[in-house]
Amino acid sequence: MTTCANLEKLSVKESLKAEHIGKKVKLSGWVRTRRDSKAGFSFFELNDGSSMKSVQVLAPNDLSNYESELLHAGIGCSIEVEGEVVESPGKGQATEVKATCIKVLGGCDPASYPLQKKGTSFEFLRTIAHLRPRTNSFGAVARVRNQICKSIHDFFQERGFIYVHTPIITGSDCEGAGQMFKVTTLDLQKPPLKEGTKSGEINFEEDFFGKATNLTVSGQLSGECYATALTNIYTFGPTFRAENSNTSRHLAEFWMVEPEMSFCNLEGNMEVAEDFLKRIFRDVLNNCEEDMKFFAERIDKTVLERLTHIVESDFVRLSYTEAVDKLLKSGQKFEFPVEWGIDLQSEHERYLTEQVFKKPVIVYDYPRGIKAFYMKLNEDEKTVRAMDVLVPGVGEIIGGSQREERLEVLETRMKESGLNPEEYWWYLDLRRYGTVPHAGFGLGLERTVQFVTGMANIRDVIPFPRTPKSAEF
RNA sequence: UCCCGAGUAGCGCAGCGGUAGCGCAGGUGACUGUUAAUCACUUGGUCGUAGGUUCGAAUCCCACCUCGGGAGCCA
Repeated sequence: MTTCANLEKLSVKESLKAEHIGKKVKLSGWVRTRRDSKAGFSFFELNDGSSMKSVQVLAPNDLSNYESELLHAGIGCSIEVEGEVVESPGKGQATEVKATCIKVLGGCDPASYPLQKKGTSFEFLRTIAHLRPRTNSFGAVARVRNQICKSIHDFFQERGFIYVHTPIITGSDCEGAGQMFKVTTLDLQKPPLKEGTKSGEINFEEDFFGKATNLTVSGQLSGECYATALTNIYTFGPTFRAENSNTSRHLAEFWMVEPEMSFCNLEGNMEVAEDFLKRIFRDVLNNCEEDMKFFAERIDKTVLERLTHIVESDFVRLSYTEAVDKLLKSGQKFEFPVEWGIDLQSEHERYLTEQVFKKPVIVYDYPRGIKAFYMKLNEDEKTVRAMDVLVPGVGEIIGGSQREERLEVLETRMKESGLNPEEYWWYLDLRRYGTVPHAGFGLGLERTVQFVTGMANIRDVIPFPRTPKSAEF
């Protein structure tokens, strides 16, 4: 059993910096590869996730466990290294660590270990989601995702927004955003039935909460409650959609940021949305240089210029009516013909943002018939104060609106949408007591990570994706 | 959910009616301040599952399952 002395601990990221040359340090991590030299030593590539790059550890053959352990420690093994950071005589790195002691903490059988030195497909890596963070790609995605989350909090915190935790389990049977997952503790084999009903309806009064409950599809309605007291708030947490969507842009469980601002109209909403996205992109460019270089080289060549371009340019703003006009006059043939009143299809959105403007586009003032009940009705009574931010490659990344603050109009709109205003008594109270103009939007975290990294499939930007027929890990 | 496409060794793929192949990974050996190291030899597969056609099916037909691309729904 090898034991090492107690030295200052250094991350792999730090050990790569020339300023540490001459220091005696301790490192730990996982072996990426081992290369042996007959000249009397072996090289270990050691990675601990602190950076894309691994550090080269030089293991001389006079280490006591060299023959017995180190020559058998390859990809996947966890090791602890003590040694000196030295200038590297080899090409490809400024520093390396000359080991005085290497302890193998956990072995790894190379014959059965699924990861290889050579690249494997993302499809295969999805089947080993528990091990894929050990690859360069998923390490980079995790670090960039972390930076984006930090920027989200920084942006709002610096502006005095209050972070509000809205519930994950909700009693609203519809929040205006798609199919929901049911939450119940009832016995699914023989659920209690309502008395006197022939059809055998389930009696949710006997359920845990005494009513039917679901996983939230949006924190917006709860967020509005806090915004109409604390002025500016944001929610940031998981949301759930039980839609049978099988695409590279949809998840059943995903994270969403939803700011809500009182005393704010649609223009203010659009300004915040634009500043917000630019802040995230700027932070990633400044703080994740190494990872972004990797994405530019291996995943999507355009990723750096795309982000830089967006940070430096103004978003295009055009009304839905103008957008339809532009599409009609484009001469472009679409699978779905354009006509005022229809919802814009993916192909239309992408044509606008990718072909016409080549930068983010904010489309606003959509027809009332295709948007949610809570969006403020314009004076023309045909359109609502909704806005979508469209970006090249991903399409819709933000959806938001100024909210309807007039009680009567909101009630009418609810009924139009087939909702029962009585069930939303608490939401309507916000309009009964001290109502104010307010607005907000939702940003899908995973789509943002996709856009920033250029990763083609949304299943590869969340650690453990939940999609139809898939929840293994 | 709909329309395409694909499921052959641990991974990436070829074979497309006549007794299963390549590259990488793994193993052994050689060589080397190496860096996706290189060279030689080598282990490994009831060809997604279940039916059918045929003397004979990885190959043709049917169903199902899973995965991928696109669409719808949306973030």
